Amino acid sequence: MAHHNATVEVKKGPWKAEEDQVLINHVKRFGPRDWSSIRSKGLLQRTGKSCRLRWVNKLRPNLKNGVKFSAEEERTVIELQAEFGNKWAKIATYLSGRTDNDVKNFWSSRQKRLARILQTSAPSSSNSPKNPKEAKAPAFHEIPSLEAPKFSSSTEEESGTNSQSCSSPHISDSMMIKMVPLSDLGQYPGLLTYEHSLFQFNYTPSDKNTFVEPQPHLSYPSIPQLQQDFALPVESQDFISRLDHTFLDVFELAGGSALGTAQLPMLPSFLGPEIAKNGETPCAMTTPNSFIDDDDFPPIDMFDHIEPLPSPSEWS
DNA sequence: AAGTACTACAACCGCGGTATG
DNA sequence: TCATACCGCGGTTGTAGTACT
Repeated sequence: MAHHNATVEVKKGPWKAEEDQVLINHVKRFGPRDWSSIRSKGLLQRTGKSCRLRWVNKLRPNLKNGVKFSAEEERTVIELQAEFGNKWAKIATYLSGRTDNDVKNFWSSRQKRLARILQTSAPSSSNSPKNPKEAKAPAFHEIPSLEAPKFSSSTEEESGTNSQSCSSPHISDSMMIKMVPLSDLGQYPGLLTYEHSLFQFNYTPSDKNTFVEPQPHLSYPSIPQLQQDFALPVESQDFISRLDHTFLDVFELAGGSALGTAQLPMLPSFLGPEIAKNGETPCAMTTPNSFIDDDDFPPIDMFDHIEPLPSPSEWS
């Protein structure tokens, strides 16, 4: 084992095109291995570690460099993160052209955005809004963890909070957030979308111990099915209303002052009343600008091939 | 137009696992 | 078997570009 180059200065920072070329040539000759030999041979002043990282994250063929995560990729990440936790390398194997760093950065950005939204939705004691729409009710005591629900263990997944037996006191006063496909919007009265990723908020007032029956949602043939539920406190109605304004810009608050006491008006206004009535899938829709700002967001039927999950009664 | 805030992403660091002498 | 080097992963940081005020 080597030995070496303690005296040779190690170069750090952004890579130059010449360095990239040296690295590419090395990989062409020897394959993506022996990273440390690049430095020991004096080809580059980079550590083997740095060389490997550069290759894996930027120089490797077929990378989707500069391409934003599609809605489908986003959903895949969300589901896999819920299953595997922060196993970015593992998650990346499900996404062609994406590296663990890509996935990690994407998730991190997403979490920060969520955190910001939740934070701004939390009431600040001093600056209470004049607008009744913003006048939130009860204190937002408990901002839900931005960590994905820890459903990584099957036992946990199968028990309690995640099943349709929603009698758990932990969540009985909460909203359930569930991923649903965009094309299923019309089937969900009281639906709140989170851009291309859709969360279904089933709000249950605290005087009830019943939950809105969970709706069927996504199925990934190659990915173990997951439930994306996590609990939000009832106080999160404010969060919802803020989400409405700051995040989606597409919902309207019905009833205005009812916030905090009554059912949340979560049906996106652009869906129109007919959809709420007959449950038709909307076929034309503006793209909310939040999570993914793609102008070329995939068509609305992009999820059509996805089979719905078994009905809640079939959940184990 | 300038300053500030935010976002995306490239790269580094530390740690644990593995390979090898 | 042990010590050391390497490799890969996840967490974190730095920064350039963009949006907002």
